[in-house]
Amino acid sequence: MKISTKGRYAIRIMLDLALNDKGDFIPLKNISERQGISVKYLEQIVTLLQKAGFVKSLRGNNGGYRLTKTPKDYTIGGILRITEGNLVPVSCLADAVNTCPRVDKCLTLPFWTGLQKVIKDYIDGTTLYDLLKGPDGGENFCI
Amino acid sequence: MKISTKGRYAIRIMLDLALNDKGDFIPLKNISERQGISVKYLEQIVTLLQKAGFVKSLRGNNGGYRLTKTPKDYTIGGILRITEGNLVPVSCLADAVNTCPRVDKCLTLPFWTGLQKVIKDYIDGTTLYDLLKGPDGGENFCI
DNA sequence: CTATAATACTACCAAATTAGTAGGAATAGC
DNA sequence: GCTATTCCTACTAATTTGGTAGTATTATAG
Repeated sequence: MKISTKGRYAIRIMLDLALNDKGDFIPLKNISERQGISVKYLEQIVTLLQKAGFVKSLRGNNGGYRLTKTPKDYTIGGILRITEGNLVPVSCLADAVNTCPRVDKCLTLPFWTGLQKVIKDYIDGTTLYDLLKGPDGGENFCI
Repeated sequence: MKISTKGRYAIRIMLDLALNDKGDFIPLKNISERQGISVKYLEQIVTLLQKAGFVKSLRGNNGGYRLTKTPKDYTIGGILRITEGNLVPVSCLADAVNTCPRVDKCLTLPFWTGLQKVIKDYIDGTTLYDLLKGPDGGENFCI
């Protein structure tokens, strides 16, 4: 019942790209130094973000990565699902429900469905911008 | 971000013990047949429940397991924590927070704290009795 | 046009976790 | 003493996690 490092790092990459956005592309080397994550591992994660259209890349000298949208347009749930897959607490909620023969009389399914909902509501109700602001409302933050 | 089989089975064991409670001890063999889980694996899980004082056991012939409290007195969160450990989404919430040097300026920590809270509120706000009743209010259930 | 700095792609790997199985010892009731 | 049960200690195969490594490709600067 844990979020993996990939998920946590994906959020930090997105935050880093937002905080250091000066209009040009940001190389992984810089993110690596700031975040203390190896370039090679960042590569793996940012590739997923790119395939999802969350960031765009430029190869070669002065290349790097950049957000494709404004921070308010990314939900944390959206970011996490890229690395974590469907964020359901039990797998019978993931695939079509027909896989489990107990469905009709399953006493636990409603509980899991409810758990999934509170998680989904929370993570999809928080945007990258909310995180950037910080808990204090972000009086010394500017984007 | 999944609940393991141990956690799910722990809930089903507790439900089974509640549903089939006739005052005497229920052997794992019966639970195994009803739930389709091997006796050996049930053993492993029910031992944890017993060490937590959630069930009591009797060895030997006519032995088995029994709940120690009424279903309303078990929260699902309490049951899950026995097999899953602390149910926190990221480990920095588990140990004393001092382990992470980024705490002060960590932009993601408030998000994780909030996620932990919605999960905790939900799982600790649901009891075994709520599951027994079922989603329809349990008109044909009697305990 | 060449050197350099970056992404892109493919492969590999060690450690931890998950989901069990196996065998035998202890014990309670008949 | 027989039987049905819990109790205890190992063991293990498969999967997931958390990375590392090497090479190819590409864009820019000079």
